[in-house]
Amino acid sequence: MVHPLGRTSMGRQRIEIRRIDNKERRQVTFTKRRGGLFKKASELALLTGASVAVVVFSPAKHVYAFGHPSVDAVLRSYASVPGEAAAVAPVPVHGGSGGEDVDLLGLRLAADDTGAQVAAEHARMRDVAARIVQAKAGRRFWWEADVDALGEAELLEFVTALKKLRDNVGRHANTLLAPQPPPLPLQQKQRRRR
Amino acid sequence: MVHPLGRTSMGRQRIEIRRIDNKERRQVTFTKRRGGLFKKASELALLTGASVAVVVFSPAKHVYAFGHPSVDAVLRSYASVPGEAAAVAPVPVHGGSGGEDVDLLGLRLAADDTGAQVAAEHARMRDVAARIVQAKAGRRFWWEADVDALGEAELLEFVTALKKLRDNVGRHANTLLAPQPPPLPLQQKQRRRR
DNA sequence: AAGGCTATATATAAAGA
DNA sequence: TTCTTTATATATAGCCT
Repeated sequence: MVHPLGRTSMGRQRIEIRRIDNKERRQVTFTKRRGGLFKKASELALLTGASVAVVVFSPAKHVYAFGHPSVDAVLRSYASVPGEAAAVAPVPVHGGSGGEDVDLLGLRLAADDTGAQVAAEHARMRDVAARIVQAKAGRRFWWEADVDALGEAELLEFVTALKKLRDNVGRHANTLLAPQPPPLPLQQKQRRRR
Repeated sequence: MVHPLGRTSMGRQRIEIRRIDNKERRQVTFTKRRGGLFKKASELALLTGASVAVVVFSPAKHVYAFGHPSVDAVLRSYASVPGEAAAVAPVPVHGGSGGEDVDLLGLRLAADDTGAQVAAEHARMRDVAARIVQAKAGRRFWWEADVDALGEAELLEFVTALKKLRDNVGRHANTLLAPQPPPLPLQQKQRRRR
């Protein structure tokens, strides 16, 4: 309804882009802006045909994600990008010594899209052994290999590599997310229109 | 300068949210909106303390990413989220039979953050063997295990699991990104202010 | 914690430099 | 192509319900 006199609202106010102190208002802003972000992501994909993936952890550590054509498809592609793959895998150690207590080793399926030029790619990865060696020496994509083609020996090498990886991960308590398996809200948003 | 008479611009026009046909316009829109999307993501993170990761592949398949505190940190967390991890790993096959030709097996380092309640977590994953079995039977996180603790036997089991994974991936030529190692533009955007 | 509402801050489609 | 300039479409902060 209409208000006979005077402004009925102060309208949108300008705010500083820095942490909102008030907890509830921070939550409200989170919800509103998360929606807006997903909408923008969706529009970008639709308008330009771009692939987009957005992953958000709320202040309460709940997960929200949007992706076109899908979050996983985009992240898989991302993982297969040279520079990025390297960035994700080797995780530099800043602590030091080694792994005394048991830590998880998280592995994640990444690339291998059966695209048109996969055939061409095949050539350069024909020799798995060479690949592993090359990989151990260098940095990226060493973990790519045709497991079937590996013999017991290479297989061991492979596992060794995995262990090494585990060690490298070691301790970097900088991350934000604390593992919370049981009560997981999780909500995959996959589409939005107007 | 000013235009003596009449509108000097038609101003922003309303557009339908569907693929822009004109190639150059599409490119311009992509650039503008990508910037906007990253800015929004940045503000969301700053205002609410949320963790955000945005990965975008341009129509030309160039990669652009934004993340707070970092793309990798967020994606690692994402990978460790039960529901999501499962979604990424098992990739349902729609084709059918098996894997006759060689495909890559992409593995990706994922979780294990040394958070505060890791200790509590430790309990439930004390017995690695049990974990593997349990995993093989069920669906998610079967690939999590302390490699060091595995004996030859379990080790083989582990690899078998990996092969299975490879098979599951099999054929799903739906992805968008065609592998293009050499000429990769890549640009990590990590910050934005105004 | 979710939805409206209003008034305003922002994002951007077009066109020009 | 990439950066301005307009003029207008959208996103949202503060308030209410």
